[in-house]
Amino acid sequence: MPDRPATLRDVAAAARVHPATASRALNPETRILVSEGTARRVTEAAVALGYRPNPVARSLRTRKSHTIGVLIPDLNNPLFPPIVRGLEDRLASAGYVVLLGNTDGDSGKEQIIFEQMRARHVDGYVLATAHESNPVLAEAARAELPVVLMNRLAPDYSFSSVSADNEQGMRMSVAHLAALGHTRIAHIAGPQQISTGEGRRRGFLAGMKASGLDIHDDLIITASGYTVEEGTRCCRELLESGAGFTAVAVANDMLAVGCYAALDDAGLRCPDDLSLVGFNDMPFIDRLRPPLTTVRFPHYQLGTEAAQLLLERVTNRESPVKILYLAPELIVRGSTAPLVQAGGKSGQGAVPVPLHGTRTAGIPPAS
Amino acid sequence: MPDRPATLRDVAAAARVHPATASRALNPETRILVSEGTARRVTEAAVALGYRPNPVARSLRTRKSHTIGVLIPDLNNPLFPPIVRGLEDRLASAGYVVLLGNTDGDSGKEQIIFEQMRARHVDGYVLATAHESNPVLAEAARAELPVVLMNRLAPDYSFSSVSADNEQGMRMSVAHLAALGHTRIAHIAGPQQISTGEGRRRGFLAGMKASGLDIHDDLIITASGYTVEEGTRCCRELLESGAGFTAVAVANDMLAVGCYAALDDAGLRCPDDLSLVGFNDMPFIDRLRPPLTTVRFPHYQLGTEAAQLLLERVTNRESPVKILYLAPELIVRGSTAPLVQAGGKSGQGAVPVPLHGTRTAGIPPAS
DNA sequence: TTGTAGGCGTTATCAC
DNA sequence: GTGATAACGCCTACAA
Repeated sequence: MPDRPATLRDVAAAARVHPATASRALNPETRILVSEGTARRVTEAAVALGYRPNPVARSLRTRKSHTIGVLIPDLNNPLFPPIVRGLEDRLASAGYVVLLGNTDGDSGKEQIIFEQMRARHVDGYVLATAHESNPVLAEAARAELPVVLMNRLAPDYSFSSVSADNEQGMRMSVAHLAALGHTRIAHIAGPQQISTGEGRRRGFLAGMKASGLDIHDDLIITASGYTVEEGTRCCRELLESGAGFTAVAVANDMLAVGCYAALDDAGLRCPDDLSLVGFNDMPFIDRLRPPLTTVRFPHYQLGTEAAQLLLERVTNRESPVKILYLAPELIVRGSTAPLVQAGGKSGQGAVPVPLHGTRTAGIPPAS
Repeated sequence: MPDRPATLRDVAAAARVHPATASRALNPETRILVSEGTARRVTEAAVALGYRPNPVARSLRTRKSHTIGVLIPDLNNPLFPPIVRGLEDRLASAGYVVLLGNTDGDSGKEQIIFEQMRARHVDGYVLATAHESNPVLAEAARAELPVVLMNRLAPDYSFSSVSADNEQGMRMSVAHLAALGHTRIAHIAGPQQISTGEGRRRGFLAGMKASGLDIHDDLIITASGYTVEEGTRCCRELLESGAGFTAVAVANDMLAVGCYAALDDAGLRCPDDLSLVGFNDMPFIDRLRPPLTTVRFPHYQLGTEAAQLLLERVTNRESPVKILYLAPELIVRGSTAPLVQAGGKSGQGAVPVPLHGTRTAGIPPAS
């Protein structure tokens, strides 16, 4: 066992063949070109020497790095770890490896990372960054790089993408609240420059219409980002506006967490005074009090599917562009309750005893 | 602008020098070898052509990939995202890139990933996997690969490592509870094969001794993993044992979350009936009711420091092995309260009004 | 079926 | 200071 790892030459020498023959014997694609006997001799020699092909040399030769660049805003956002794992698991099974880049929503940073990945010859990209009119997209399109978009569409280009069906998810959220008897339902919308925010808003409007409920513009408020703080602000403004409402369909779990804080401050209780539905079913959201009713978003699967789509494009440039939507699922927990005192069950088991069950949330303006 | 990215030859041709000279001019380390004038000509040509050195070719030649392998158990564990970001941020600033591998605590998987990274010629490893007597460590030591351990020590080998001071953190936890007047303090310990579990247990014992409190063996229970379920089980067993106690120093936030559930089931309230201190200060733990008092663990910094240590080893094989401990910090929130009704403040502001402030938790055995 | 030769893009080591 | 040459390890026309 030499210190230096065995190379193809070593294997060839051991098997008494030319390196080229050894190469063919070891490569599944070309093994048919070589005779049974030598193929076996080479394979055995390779095993004996503990031969590992050098991926760097191979990359240089084949111009493929077996590496995929993944751009996300921030790994600390709890939505992303499962997505990244999905990507890695699926890609690893195909011999690819992930290069992860956090853009922090900074498009300058995004471009730098993109270029660095490009310099490293990544074979394709998964883009989960949410900026519209992205120069990275333009460049990727120009250079015909394999790209899969996550959770966003880029109508101007022809990229494969995989998203959860945001619109449908929010319709489910509204339908659930309507079924509980709520009629005055508010919506805390996500940023409208982000496709998830926009889609969920559309879903809210569609859901209200489908349930035959009136849409009040003053019951829709838009957060500037998916943060706890924005959730608190929006919820507080909604409450202070004096517009009466008994439920809120929130565009995101983080925002919903912020709502909890605002309700605390206002001395209101969920779900007694106000029903709340989130979106994402992020980890530990079921550990809050009350556990949040929310729309589950299949994060891990989003990753595996994105990986699959990308692999298709990477291995065959001519494979068709696909737009994939994954269905969300409503998870009913303790943050939603029927509007009226009597009957009904919140998925939680025990029926909450409303303190002010019939009261409409919202502090009327002093008058 | 040709379709093919500019190569060093192109730059050399444009600058009318030999490729070797162009290489020297462009490499900061060797620029001094080349005359001022040509250096500038080459640089300008490089800029004009948009030249990007090909890292694959460079790797092949220099046998350095500027790539670091990072092995963690599971990215979904909320402790790891900030650590990984710390690693990536620091490494990126030095031109390195992270290859992430999730072992899921499976040492077979760990070894496979390790080998694959090795085949890709990573320049070093950050190992955050917690298995004792790890074959990967043995191999890394044998081959003298640069390695930094996170949150664990390997006494048998000479590796740099960075950890939070688990013992000190748990001493702080106990001291806090003792200061609140608690004397019968239980400990839910982490797995003792993992260095964090063991260190925190030692810290608990040391802390009790330092506060002059008696240690009761039946008030120490060991979880088989850092999971919510194990937390629930341990807490329940503690309660059912009938051993009286008024506070628990828990080895991990996940376990503490499980304790919340067990308390719910038993109809007990935190902190009124039982004070609880966690460990880690994981994201959103401050959003639980009550917000968890816990020992903060500087995750992000753990990542940056590990990266720093590794870079030192990678760039200079002779640099000394360092064992680094980062100090934890106690974050007082609402899950701890003074034992007696009167006075005292839980960092939360409002003094909780104990329902059964003096009652000792634990259901006495029917007798 | 196997061997030959050349090159992927870069840098280390010579010589000039 | 700069140029020439070779080599990192592998793959693939092409020739035999």
